[in-house]
Amino acid sequence: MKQQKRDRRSQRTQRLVSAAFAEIMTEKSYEKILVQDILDRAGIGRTTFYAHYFDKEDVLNHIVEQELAMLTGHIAQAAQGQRIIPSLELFVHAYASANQQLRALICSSAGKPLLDALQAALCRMIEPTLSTLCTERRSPPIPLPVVSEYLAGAFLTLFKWWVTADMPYPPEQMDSIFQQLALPGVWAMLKEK
Amino acid sequence: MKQQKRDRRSQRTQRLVSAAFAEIMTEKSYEKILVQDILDRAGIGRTTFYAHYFDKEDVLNHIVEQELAMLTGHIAQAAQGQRIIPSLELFVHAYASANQQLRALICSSAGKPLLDALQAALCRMIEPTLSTLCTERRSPPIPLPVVSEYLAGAFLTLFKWWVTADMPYPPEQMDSIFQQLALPGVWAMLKEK
DNA sequence: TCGGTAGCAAACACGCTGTTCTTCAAAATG
DNA sequence: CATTTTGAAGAACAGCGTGTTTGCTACCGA
Repeated sequence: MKQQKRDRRSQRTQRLVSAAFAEIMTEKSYEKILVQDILDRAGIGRTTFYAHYFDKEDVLNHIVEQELAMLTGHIAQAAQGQRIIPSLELFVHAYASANQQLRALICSSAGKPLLDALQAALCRMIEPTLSTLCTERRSPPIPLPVVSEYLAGAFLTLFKWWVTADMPYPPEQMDSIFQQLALPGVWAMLKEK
Repeated sequence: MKQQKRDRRSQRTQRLVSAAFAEIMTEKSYEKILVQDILDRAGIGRTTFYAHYFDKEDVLNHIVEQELAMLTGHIAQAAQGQRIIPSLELFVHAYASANQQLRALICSSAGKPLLDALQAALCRMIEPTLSTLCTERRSPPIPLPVVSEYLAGAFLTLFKWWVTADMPYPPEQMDSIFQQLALPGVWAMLKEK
């Protein structure tokens, strides 16, 4: 339904709009962005815009989808099962791409959908791994969904802080910090009985 | 500046508006709430509303301030320095008050200001405690601001999940879970060296 | 050469906002 | 008890942003 408009039209306008939107988002908060701003910046007409998108929110969703796809893409590439959570890959990806778009998205309250989706994606990835680790030693003292939520959230907290603070440390160090802080609790839980 | 209107007018209207707003927020997302909705629900006139508030956002800020004051109030009551973070008090408070307002706020993207403020408040509380614990054993391997950010975020992640999931466990258990998962990493960091 | 496609500009109706003005009732004041 | 003062209601209004419609242009492929 929501895809119809986008899919069967030219790529050009989409690129222009995405670029313009990303640019504007680094300058003012999502709520204050007008459709007119996007038109001006992208250099396209009103009609064209509404031929591709339903409204401003549709553009945001588009961007979020893109960004999420990039992130989960990098997650998938990482050999699974090795570590519980592919934290290093995510830190590295963000560091390498260094796009302001991601930063603006994470800071703004409009980025909540992205962060929520990431959290959910991480949880979906963590829980099975955790589950197999656990059946070997049976009966977890803490419900597994809670543990995955914690792990995903702990990672995202550090990730958010790091991106917001303009990535003051290299990705390797951030990964190491995450491992040191967040994982001992999980190991301890798995060991006891 | 922003306070002028609110402070010098009657309390009655504020109560009506707050109640109406909290009610509506459990029914539709913040973005979709119209001023007219508030007027209808609160049973007040347009003129009266704008005599007290600048706009819809002003109401939201008002509510956020209230909620934040309640939470930080409960934090302050907790004897400080005992534990690094007064997690139990926060779980208990949320459980006892059981207000839908808090839940709606946390779920909606409009609640980001509240969560950010809470995160900041927790950090401000954690860092000094952490700092004293650390000078005794000198030179932390991980920058302390990062550690406080992690701790506050790890707590809030669990808190958010718990509230969103309608508080399926008693506060004591949640506190215990938090202690088991999030703290070992911090102790380990403090011990080494 | 001609249909189809993608675009622009202008104009528009609509919905919501925030303001203004007029009226009214209930307090406060003497 | 009469009279100011105050807070609020209602209606009307201008302003702005949205999303749609219309008419026109340009390009592209058969």
